[in-house]
Amino acid sequence: MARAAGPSRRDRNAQEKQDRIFRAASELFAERGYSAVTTQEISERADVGAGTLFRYAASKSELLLMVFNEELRAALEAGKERMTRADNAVEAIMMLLGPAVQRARERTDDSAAYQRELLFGDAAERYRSEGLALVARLEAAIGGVLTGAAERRGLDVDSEAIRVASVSVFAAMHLAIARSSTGAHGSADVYEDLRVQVAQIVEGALAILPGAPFESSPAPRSERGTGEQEQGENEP
Amino acid sequence: MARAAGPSRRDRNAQEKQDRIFRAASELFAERGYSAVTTQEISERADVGAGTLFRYAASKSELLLMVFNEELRAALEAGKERMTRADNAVEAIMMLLGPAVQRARERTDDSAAYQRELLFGDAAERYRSEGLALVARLEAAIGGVLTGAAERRGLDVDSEAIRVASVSVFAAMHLAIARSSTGAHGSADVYEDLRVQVAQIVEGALAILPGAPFESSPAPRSERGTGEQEQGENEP
DNA sequence: CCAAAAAACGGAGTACACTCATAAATGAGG
DNA sequence: CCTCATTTATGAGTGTACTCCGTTTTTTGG
Repeated sequence: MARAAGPSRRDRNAQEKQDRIFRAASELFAERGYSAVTTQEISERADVGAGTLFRYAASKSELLLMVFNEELRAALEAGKERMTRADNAVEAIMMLLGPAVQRARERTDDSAAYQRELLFGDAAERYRSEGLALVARLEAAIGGVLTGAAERRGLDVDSEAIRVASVSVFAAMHLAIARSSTGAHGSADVYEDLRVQVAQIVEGALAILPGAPFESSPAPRSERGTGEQEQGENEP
Repeated sequence: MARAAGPSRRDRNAQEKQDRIFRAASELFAERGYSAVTTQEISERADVGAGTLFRYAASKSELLLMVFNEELRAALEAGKERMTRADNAVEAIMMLLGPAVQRARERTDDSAAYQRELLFGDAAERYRSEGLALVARLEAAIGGVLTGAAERRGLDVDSEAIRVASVSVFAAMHLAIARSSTGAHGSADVYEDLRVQVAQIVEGALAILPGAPFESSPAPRSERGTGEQEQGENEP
């Protein structure tokens, strides 16, 4: 069997193992949950040595990131799809977040673990930065919605303000997912809250944009520079 | 030596050990950082057996929560103090968050770990719920500022909206701390961003309050109920 | 086709958080 | 003061994520 300059045997082997590992991890997490699965089990099901596993993912949590990045990627696509059917900014963002939020409702614990590893895991590991790139794309999409809304209202688009608001929206979603798993706080449907949070952030971002109708009384931005000094020093 | 119905010997012993453990953990975390310290070291410095440690804190992360709860408590007091000197809502909230944010800048990694454990740790463990209670107090304080601002603008105070906005503010702070440790995202001073985020959230919360000047064009809240169905089902 | 070099593999070994069976300490009752 | 019951302390033991180095496989070069 001739091979037309394709990937070498080594590469093919690596790819196969990669696939087996991905499948094994994905299945086991789905069956029993991230925390209840051992790396031994994953390596066994993937039919590789216990040590080999760690040549393909630097840690157990990287395996989770590897698997759930794909989920997030898919959810993001689906969200972008749906988004087009919304008729205002808040709805558009909710549509965008919808599929990801829905996944989180179905697989509470593992989704929370994913959020945890995504934001708190060892930086500079492959799958983590992949995941962060997805988050960046999500935020960019949110930013797009906000930009559109601003333009429709005839406001000057300040990309910084919009970027920052997008981060807030992600932060709210992140916390909603975290809370739904640990029952933190006084409960109250966290996902209903999320809609309100998004509405507030959207409204606030647009209200503050230069050229907004009017910046109601107490100026939200103080005049004195970018203000670094009033955060810190405990000793006078 | 007579003893006037005070705590029993047992209680005193327990209290002493508790103190020694707290001090040992606090010192070691400060010296070398949470992740580099082993529970062995802590139990040795506290002069208790390795097993005893876990009678006073259910896990290593509970030790972190135990120690940093006090930091947060102090920061919160300091923040409430400073807050009174602010002349608008955004400044007040930044003052309130200031000390906690400052601590996070000084001890990036451990603060991030604290946030992680606080939000993602095992629910129903003592120090975690203590920490969550502090967060609730922080959010209540933020809510107080917002209520004041709303009243000063002559708006009807919707406590739900205000509660939810307070959660957003905490979410933004939480993520700012998480990011500053892992260098996630494109960087850009996360704490400068935080000020803008707070301004946007405050403005948005007030803008949406019933009785607000006018709810600019695309209605932030859709009319059709509380909207659960448009988040979910992937299959039609 | 063979030999040497390089890369990938794998399982025994390690470190560390946490548990558990046993021992020590304390308090209550006589 | 002594005995017994109950609570608390302890460190050897356990499970598990991860590492390390000898072995095997693959590639390269002649």
